[in-house]
Amino acid sequence: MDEDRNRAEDASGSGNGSGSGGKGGHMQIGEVAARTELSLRTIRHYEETGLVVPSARSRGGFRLYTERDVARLMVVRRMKPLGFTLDQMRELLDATDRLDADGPYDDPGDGTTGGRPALLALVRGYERSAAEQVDRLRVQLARAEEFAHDLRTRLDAQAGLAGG
Amino acid sequence: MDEDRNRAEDASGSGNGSGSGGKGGHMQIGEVAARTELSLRTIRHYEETGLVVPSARSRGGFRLYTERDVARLMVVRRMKPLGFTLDQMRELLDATDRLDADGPYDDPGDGTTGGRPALLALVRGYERSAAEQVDRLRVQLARAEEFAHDLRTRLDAQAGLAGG
DNA sequence: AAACCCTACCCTCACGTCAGGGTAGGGTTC
DNA sequence: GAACCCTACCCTGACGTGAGGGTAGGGTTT
Repeated sequence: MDEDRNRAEDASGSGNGSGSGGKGGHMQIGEVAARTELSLRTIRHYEETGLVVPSARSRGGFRLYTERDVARLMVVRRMKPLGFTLDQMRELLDATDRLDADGPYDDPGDGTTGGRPALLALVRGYERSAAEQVDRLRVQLARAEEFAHDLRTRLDAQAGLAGG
Repeated sequence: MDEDRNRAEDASGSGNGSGSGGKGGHMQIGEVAARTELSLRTIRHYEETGLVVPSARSRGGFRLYTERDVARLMVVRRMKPLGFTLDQMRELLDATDRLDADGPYDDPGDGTTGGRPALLALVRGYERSAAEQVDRLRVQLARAEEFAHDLRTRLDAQAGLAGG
């Protein structure tokens, strides 16, 4: 019922002796949530959209995540503030995965996503818009600071009126 | 049809000699959009939620904004990155408006929102969470920069492989 | 008549929240 | 030692929300 109330906070999976199978293999969603600081709902949502799909499921259907999965989630967490959609993140993650996997070898390509040049172009595009978004974030931060400062100043003035 | 396509960019209202009635009085939404860099839809949405209601309407129903309205929109634009809801912004704006309006005089209060002390407490609360949100923004910016940097580094590595 | 505006409505995205049910693993009772 | 229970954790829908975007169809201003 109210289990999702105790979201990432409580769900560290260290309650009883179970430990969900040991860190070496895979962990279940609660531990992942604790480590990534993402909510259970968010992590499940990322699976729904195909962004981060757990490497395995238990017989009972529990999501089982590997360290790689967690790493991917961490990447997503970093990307989030850049304002990409989940679909875009998926595209980018898949592209970099393939680049890393194929490594220095010549990419045979499977016809579905284009070869190395196409992947590189795609990633470069994302790099550009990432840089732009960082700039925008900086502007927003500046505006926010400006606002916070204004607010403080006004409060001080009002306090002065009240105190004097 | 595609009127919202030419959002803030095109709708500067300075095309013909009209100027929508002279800047001294009030301007209509297109000019406001141009000046605030907010979309028409956004400005209308702010009215729907009671956040920034235009001071007047033309006989035909056009929204007419004053400089004060525009100033209020600018404040909203600054607050946006802090992640407040529109309702919260409205509450805060109304509170500061009242504080400014009542100025140094003793506030008689109208019983609906509490007197000066209540208003001040409210604004102080917002100031605190504004400061917190600024911190969060900084964290996000840091993460985003980290990500952008990673991406660049990876791309360089890939380019090296391709070029070598 | 061109440029601008209006309302009303539906759409999107990234989750939050609610409701009901299943699993994992251990303890208790007979 | 089998049946039962307990707690903590997990699951799948389905609906709600916040902040707008977009479109349709029509009115207004100049």
